[in-house]
Parts: sequence; structure tokens; C-alpha cells
Amino acid sequence: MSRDDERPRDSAEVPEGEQLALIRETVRKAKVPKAKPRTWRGAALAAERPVARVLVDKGPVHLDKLWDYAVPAEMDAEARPGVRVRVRFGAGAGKVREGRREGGGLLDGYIIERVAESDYRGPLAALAQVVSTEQVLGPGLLALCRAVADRYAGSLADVLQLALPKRNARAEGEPSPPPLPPPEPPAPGSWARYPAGPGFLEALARGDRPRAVWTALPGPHWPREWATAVAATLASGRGALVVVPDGRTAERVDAALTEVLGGPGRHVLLTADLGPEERYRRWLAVSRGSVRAVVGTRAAMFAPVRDLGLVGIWDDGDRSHSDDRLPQPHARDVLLLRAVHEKTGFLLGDLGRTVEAAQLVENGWARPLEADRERVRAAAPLIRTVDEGEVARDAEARAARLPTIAWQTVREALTRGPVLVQVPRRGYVPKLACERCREPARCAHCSGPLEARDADHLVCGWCGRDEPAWHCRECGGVRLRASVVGARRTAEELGRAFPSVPVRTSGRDHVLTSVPDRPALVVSTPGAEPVAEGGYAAALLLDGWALLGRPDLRAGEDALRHWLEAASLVRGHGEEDDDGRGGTVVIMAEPTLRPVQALVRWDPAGYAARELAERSDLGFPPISRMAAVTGPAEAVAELIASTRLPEGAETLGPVPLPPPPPGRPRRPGDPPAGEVWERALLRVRPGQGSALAAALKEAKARRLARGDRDPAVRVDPLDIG
DNA sequence: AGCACGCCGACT
DNA sequence: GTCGGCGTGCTC
Repeated sequence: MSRDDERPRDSAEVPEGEQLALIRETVRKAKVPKAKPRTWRGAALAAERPVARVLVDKGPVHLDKLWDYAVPAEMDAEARPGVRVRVRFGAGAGKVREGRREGGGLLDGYIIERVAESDYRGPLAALAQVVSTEQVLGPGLLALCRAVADRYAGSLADVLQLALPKRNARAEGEPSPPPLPPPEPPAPGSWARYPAGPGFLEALARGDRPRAVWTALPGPHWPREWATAVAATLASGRGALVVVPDGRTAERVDAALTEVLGGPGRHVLLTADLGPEERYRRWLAVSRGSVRAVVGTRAAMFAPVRDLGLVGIWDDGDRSHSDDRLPQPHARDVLLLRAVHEKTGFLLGDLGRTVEAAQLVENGWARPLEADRERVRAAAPLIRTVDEGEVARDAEARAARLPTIAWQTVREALTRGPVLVQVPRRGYVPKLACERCREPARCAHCSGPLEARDADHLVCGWCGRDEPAWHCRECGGVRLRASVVGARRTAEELGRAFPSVPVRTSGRDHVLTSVPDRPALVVSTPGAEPVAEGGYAAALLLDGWALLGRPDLRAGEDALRHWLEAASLVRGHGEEDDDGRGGTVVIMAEPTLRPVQALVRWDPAGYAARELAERSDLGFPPISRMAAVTGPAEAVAELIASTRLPEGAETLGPVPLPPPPPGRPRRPGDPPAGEVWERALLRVRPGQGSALAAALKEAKARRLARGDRDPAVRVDPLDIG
């Protein structure tokens, strides 16, 4: 094939020397052992589709732009879409002196597609190297990553960094095991406790795509129920993917899968703490189609499961479902995108219910999958509330810091088994709330959270307006309080009061997985509660104030979620133990508060539905959609000014960003030490979320990237006060 | 991000 | 005249 046929278009504009070279000189890294020719200058190009469109993975230039490179004939077979490549990328390469200059440094990238011609008006450099022939970025995964990038106004390159594991040559060199045949459809087991449960499994097993929001009954059965749903999907010949908040939970579901599937060959656990090599080995097994069921933490949401039939997420209200690297996609949303794009079933399981889940039910996209009231009552422990106000008035209780009823419950329960004591995490400091009804103090203008700038001076954390005359929307109260609970001290005192009983603690630093079925006081922070074999005899929830007093939009929802999680580990009220008594939960919180009521009635769905309606009225997410723009003041103002916002969009703020807590590692959106950044919130009407994301992405693409100086854009921010 | 080009002021 | 400040823009 003649070289002239392969000449890039517009080569007339190229300096003479370069024109003769056809493609710029490129040199392979010397350290690569079995080097092919060290230069591709003058080499023949691939006969078919000699142009590779490459997404450059590192460097600040990406902005979703693809770069065209020439494919030398020797690389033709290997340079397939989806493989990792190295390319020369550098400034000033357009002008070549003496034909002797090398381009910039070698960068990693992925071939997105092969095409016959380039739009680039200039000489194409050749691919420097095909790193491996493994097709890591298949068409399905690429489409998903593009959709996620669009959804979050982020770049494709950023999303690819979240979706693709680091390459490991050793793991890649090994063959993956051959796939096992689909299993038989599983028996419904404890799914039979839900009227719609067996039907859901049958639909999965026959290849349908049912979608459900599952409110799991309290107790130890849900890991097995996940495994059964996955097995049913596998039985249809399709794959399944379940994302859970943490490694501990992933291991529980993994163990259940091993039981239900009768062995380890049909599923994998994908978590960060496997280490890079093993993680890549398992990821490859999924990508190559030898394993079709995956359970894992958030990075697993991108796992390229073949012929996906079910995506699932457990406990979607947990913060760890949101990645902290930009664009911070949330596992729930990524799995929703997958369910739609890949036409799969969808199962969102939770002991409680988030507003987002309530919205899926409300708009009819997913069906509720719930047990009958009677069964819920039997499976849940008895909940007793203790009004803190009452405690304050009761002199004896004040001295002891715990009311009589709590003492009695603990003393009695300790004769029958372990007792769980939930205490607030350090650093959960409540902000401002109505003294009378505990409703968080909100701005009259935009409903943002009020903060005390100094004594008697309230400022809105969203729009920055002063609030000179606050009064409570709920009850009309005019006094505020910021309260701190001495729950940790209470827990210590409990330990001293029962000296013969061992005290175990579980928290951020050392999380216990389980405790034996023996009397013990188990003190834990929310989310770190060990499972008690046989269930706790009782639980004491001491963190009501700390959880509810936060000004966060989700304070009530989070509090209820944490309480349900702890209470679900307690023996059911109607599930009698050997002594004929069920479990009891005592919660120290104002009994008229809605999250407390929801716990007492064990009605998370009702709570979420009401919360959703209220947020809709107040213009809060997820009905209205928001995006946060964070960065240096001028950069924030500039980006917002150049964004073609959808009709009816509001800009709240900007306000100075509170500095990140010392000690926390820096995250995207955090100002560098010593700098003050600002944050503005953009709010759009229902249905305008994707228009907002598109407008922001377009504005970002239009301005020149300046790295550090660029504002961070966060769609659907979680921490908006 | 790098890195080169380019359009201003101070120097041998 | 030339050296070099860093502001602007490009990298297939």
C-alpha cells in the first residue's frame, strides 16, 4: 500500500520535513524489553481505519476531547477499541526543528474507536505503544461512563478513573477460569415473608426485569435474601451486581452467595481491601465473562458484568455510596442508569427508606416490596421512648444521667443476652434548632440552614443572608439551642454500674463484626454495630440529640436510618426467646418528633413519603435538583456567569466555605491550606436536573482548564447544610 | 500540566 | 540592538 494513500489530510500545511516523515517521530520507552522498532517514523500505517481516537487518561487537558493518532501497521491487530495505549502528548510538537524534536511525554490512554480519517488538520503522531491487548473498556462500559459523566457534569476521563481498576500485568497474564453453567432457580426461602417476594424472584429467574424498592424486615435474613435474588437472576442465564456500603457488609453477602450457589465459582467479591492485584484479577474474570455475579463496594458499580439482569443496592442512604473523587457519582444513580441502559431488573434494599427511594416508588418506576404490618411488628423489637425533657425534670434520673426505665431495661436484658448501646460519633456536633420543638433553624428566604456567626447574629449557610428575626416554622418558637449530649459518659457510667458484665466497644478505629450470645454491654457508634448471634436482648439509643440536631437536610432521615440499623439487630418483639420475651429498644429522644415516631411504629416508608412531600414544598432535593460550585471566589462567579442556566434556575450564594476540619485528608472541592473559597448552589425546578448538568458541563468545556483554579462542580451535593 | 511563542521593559 | 519577564494558547 502506497504511503501517499495514507497521508493525513491537509498535509500541505505541514513543514517540509514533517511532510516527508508522514507521522511524527515517536520513540518507545527504552525499558520495554522486547522492543519493536524504536521509531515509527516513516512506518507504514494500518491498511484499514488507520486512525485511533484516544482518550488521554492523565493530564489536565481531557475535557472529554478525543485525540487522533496514527496506527502503524504493526499495531493494527492489537490497537482495538477499548485497549490501553501510551501516546506522546506535549506542547509545541506541531513545529519540528531539524525533524529532530521529540514530542512531549508518554501518557496513558484508551482507544475509544478506530476510524478511517481524522478531522485534525495537521500531522498525526503515531500510537507509541499498545500497553496490552486486554479490551478493558468495552462498548457497554464506555456508554455507561459517558452517561455518568453527563449526569454529573464531569469529564469522561474522571469517570474512567473510577470505573477501571489499575492494570496489573501478572493478573492480566493469567487465564480466567471457565464459566460455570447457570444454577437452578433457588427456593424463595425467607423471601416468602414478603407477599411480593416469590413473584419478584420468579420474574428474575424467567428473564424479566422487575424493579422494586425493598423494605427489609429487621433481623439477620437480608444477606441471604440478596444472595437468593442474585441466584434467581443467574438462573435466567444473566448476570447480577449488588453494591453495598462497606467491606464488612460485602463479605456477609458474599458468604451468603457461597451458601446459596453451593460454592465460590459463580460469584466474586470486589472490594478495595483485596489489594490491586487480586482486585484486577477478579475484575478481569468479570470482564472476560467467566463470572457473572458481583457483590462489592461502590467501585463495583461499574463492574462490566456480561448480560446484566439485575442491579442491586443495599442501604442507599449510607454516605459511602457516594465516591469522594470527582465527579462523585452516587451508586444509586449509577445503578439506575445501568438498569435503564442495560435493560435490567433493579432492587434497592434498605431497612429504612431514603427520600430518593420514596421518589422511585412515588413516580411508579419501582414497586414497593414490603412485608405485612403484622409481620413487621413481630420482627421488630418493642420501642420505648424516653423524653429528654422528662429526664431533666426527674432529679434522680438527672443524677444518674439515665431514667429509671432505661436502667430497668438494661438490667433485665443483661440476664438474657448482650445489650447494644448506640452513642454518637465524635464530631457530630449539633447546630441550631428550635428550643421548643427541635426543628432545625432554617432561612426564611431559601430554607438553608442557619448558622450562628457570633452571638445573636444568624446567617444562612446557603445564601448568606442575615436572619435578624428568626422564628420556628413548625411551632412558632423564637428561642434556639445548640446542644451536646454526654452520651459517651453515660455509656461509661453504664459499664461501671454493671461491673460483672464485659464491655465491648466498636467504632471507627476498630469495628467488631459480631459478638457472642452472652451478656455484655456493646458500645458502638452508628454504622459500626456488631451483629449479635441470636440478636441483642435490648438496645439503648443515646444519640437522639446529636443525630437530630444537625442542620443537615438529611438529619431526620439519617437518624432514623441509624436507629433502624441498631434496632434491627435486637430480637423481634414477637420472636420470643427461651425466656418467652422479645427484645426492647429504649431511645432517648423527644417522642413527638417525626423520626422518633417512625421508629416507634417501624414505618420508614411512611416517614420517607412525608419527607418527600415536604421537601417538594420547600424546593429541596431530590425533587428540585441542585448543583454546588466551589472554588476561588472569582472562578465561581465566572463559571456561573458563563453557564446558560435553564429557565427558572436560582443561584443561592455564593457564601464563604467553612474550612475543612483539620486532619481530614484534602478532598476535591476543599480549598488549599490558608485559602478561603466560596460555594454557590444552583437550584432548578423538577425535571431540569439534566439540563442543569448539561449547561454546567458546557460552560466548563468552554473555559480553559486552569487546574487548581478551576471551580469544582458537584451535582446533587450531599452536604448542602 | 508543561512548554513554546510573543509582546513588553532593562541591559551589555 | 538583545535578554528575559510571564501572559496566552496549544498539545493529535
